[in-house]
Amino acid sequence: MIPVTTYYAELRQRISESIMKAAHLAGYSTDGMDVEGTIDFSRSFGDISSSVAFRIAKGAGVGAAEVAAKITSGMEKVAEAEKITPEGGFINIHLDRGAFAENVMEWAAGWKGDAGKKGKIIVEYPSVNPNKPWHIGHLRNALLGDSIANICAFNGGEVEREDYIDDLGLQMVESLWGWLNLSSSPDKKFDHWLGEEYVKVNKRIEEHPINKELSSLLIQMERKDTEESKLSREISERCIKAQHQTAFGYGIYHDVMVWESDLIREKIFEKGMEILAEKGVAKKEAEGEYAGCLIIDIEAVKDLPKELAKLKEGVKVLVRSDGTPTYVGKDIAFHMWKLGLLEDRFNYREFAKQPNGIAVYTTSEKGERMGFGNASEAINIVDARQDYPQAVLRLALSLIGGKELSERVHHLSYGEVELEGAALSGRKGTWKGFTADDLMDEAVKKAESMMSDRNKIDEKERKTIARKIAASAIKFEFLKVSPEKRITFSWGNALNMEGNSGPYCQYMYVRAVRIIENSGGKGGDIASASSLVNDQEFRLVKAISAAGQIAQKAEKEMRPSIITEYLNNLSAAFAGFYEAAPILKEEDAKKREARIALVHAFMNVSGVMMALVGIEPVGAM
RNA sequence: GGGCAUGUAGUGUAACUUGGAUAGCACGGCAGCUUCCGGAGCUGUUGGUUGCGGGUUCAAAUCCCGUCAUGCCCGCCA
Repeated sequence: MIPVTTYYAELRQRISESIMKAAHLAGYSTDGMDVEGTIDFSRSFGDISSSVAFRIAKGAGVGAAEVAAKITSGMEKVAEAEKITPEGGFINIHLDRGAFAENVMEWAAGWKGDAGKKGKIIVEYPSVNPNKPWHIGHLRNALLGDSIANICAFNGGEVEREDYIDDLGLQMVESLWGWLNLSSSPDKKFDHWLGEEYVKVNKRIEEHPINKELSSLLIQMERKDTEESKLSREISERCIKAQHQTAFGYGIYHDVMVWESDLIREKIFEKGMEILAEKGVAKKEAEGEYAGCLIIDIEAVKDLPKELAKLKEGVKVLVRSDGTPTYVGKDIAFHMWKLGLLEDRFNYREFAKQPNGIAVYTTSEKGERMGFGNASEAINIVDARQDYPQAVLRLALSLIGGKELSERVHHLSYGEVELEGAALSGRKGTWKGFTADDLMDEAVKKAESMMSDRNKIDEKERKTIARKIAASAIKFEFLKVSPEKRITFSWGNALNMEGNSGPYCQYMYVRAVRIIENSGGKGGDIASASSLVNDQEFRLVKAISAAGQIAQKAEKEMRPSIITEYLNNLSAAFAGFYEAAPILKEEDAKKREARIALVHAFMNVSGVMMALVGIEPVGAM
């Protein structure tokens, strides 16, 4: 039996049992049918309906209307059902609104999610190279990752938020070359400056190729204990400090940063490759095109996923013939570490104290053992262009430990953010004007200009609120689109603060806060909830009742858009509720108390849901 | 060449995984609503052959086949 954590789920289960009993009594079989899955809110036929009669009818060779009628007449009483009627083959349940409201309110008042019931989950995001500022594409990644981490934690996971720092390879050496050979010095936020230098280097390379220079510099940079490697680490760390200012401004935090150079230095990569070789998953080629390489022979694998079938020569290189690791090789070793297949040999030191009060640690040459990694599951927020290497990664894991192992790694693939058809390119610098910082600046400006002058708040508080509103607008806008869809960026959409938006949800929350404030602190009375029966009250109660399912579904499907969609519906239901009937001015004491309690319930559920997509409620706006 | 993803009112999207009744929401357009708990709001209205063509089914935006369009991926790059 699936654990029932919400009242609405429990109600559906009771309805389902009642239907099944009645079906059996009438001589129908429901074997293998997901009866509960056919039961949900109905828009205009009763309140809750089931289509199970159609399925039963098919097996029994009779009409659905007849089946529905027989089941309906034989159903045991469901406490909250006022009446149950068959209509056109559907079984429609008309709720006793008062009884339903009582149950929902009792549940909603204490809803807090599930603490610590599951294993450790590592969520990796956004893993931006340490030589440029976050642009709006990186931001989408970070927002998805942050939200998924929140959702997993809310549902009981022990979440570790990780950032992978790719400080080796071509990109980094180009930036290092620029540092050593271009004359300009930092005159703005360091990540922005470094990103622009990187663009200059690339322009230069197009005009005067410097391949030889770069490859000898690369060797020095990737060798440990050289001046070049130390300098590159210094530059990277400085860039990350600047990127962190961006992240913190959006309320995005991490627990640990894992550096690629440390993965190599601590021989975690080497150890991983050894294990692959021992298990026969990877082999060193003696001759032919891949002589000297460590490869995975994918052609030999049975049940190959379709997308991997066309791999060149059926081979994936993990270590090149010159002994250097490939990206895929490193990623496989990294995930072996994540899942506890490799000892945690990293040293860690505190990198920064984050504004949320939690320190973010970094792998480091000098430091202490800490015990990161070793998770039961890993969720990777990686864009759709990397579907292929992510599939190779899972394939490699399945070769090591079978399906059970590979299924512990999940890829949340998301579509690119583009600018009217053009891609955002770090190399070409098309990100200029479209950084996460630019976006926040514009959003804060707009939020400030919209703020009411009704509130007596000082300039500092005003700024804080504007930042929260700005962040909420941006987050909601990025998260409300399904991850797999590409986004064509537009300022108008990104700064949306009306209608289906973050600030709309915040605004409804503010209205609720104000009502509670004006109520003189009286808490409302859940015991009066049975009076919540008018259309608007019922609509809000129904919306609230769905919250538990929504939070679970969002995790299962790894889609924060499910939460934003819900928040919009919930907020609209609340808006309709307070527009339609007086709350504090209601004369009937029972109704008044019940409505105040409903406002509380809304605030609890809305507050929880906003937190899951990283939106902070404000007290005024 | 192969693979993956996307295609829904003027615009942006939800529902597709698990088929269910009248395709939901927002923006825009139009018409209203503030002596009353905050108008970033509310109410009404306008606008859809769900890319196209077949098939399966009592029932298709949803599943299957085909097709068109767009984007991405298929390296000893990351």
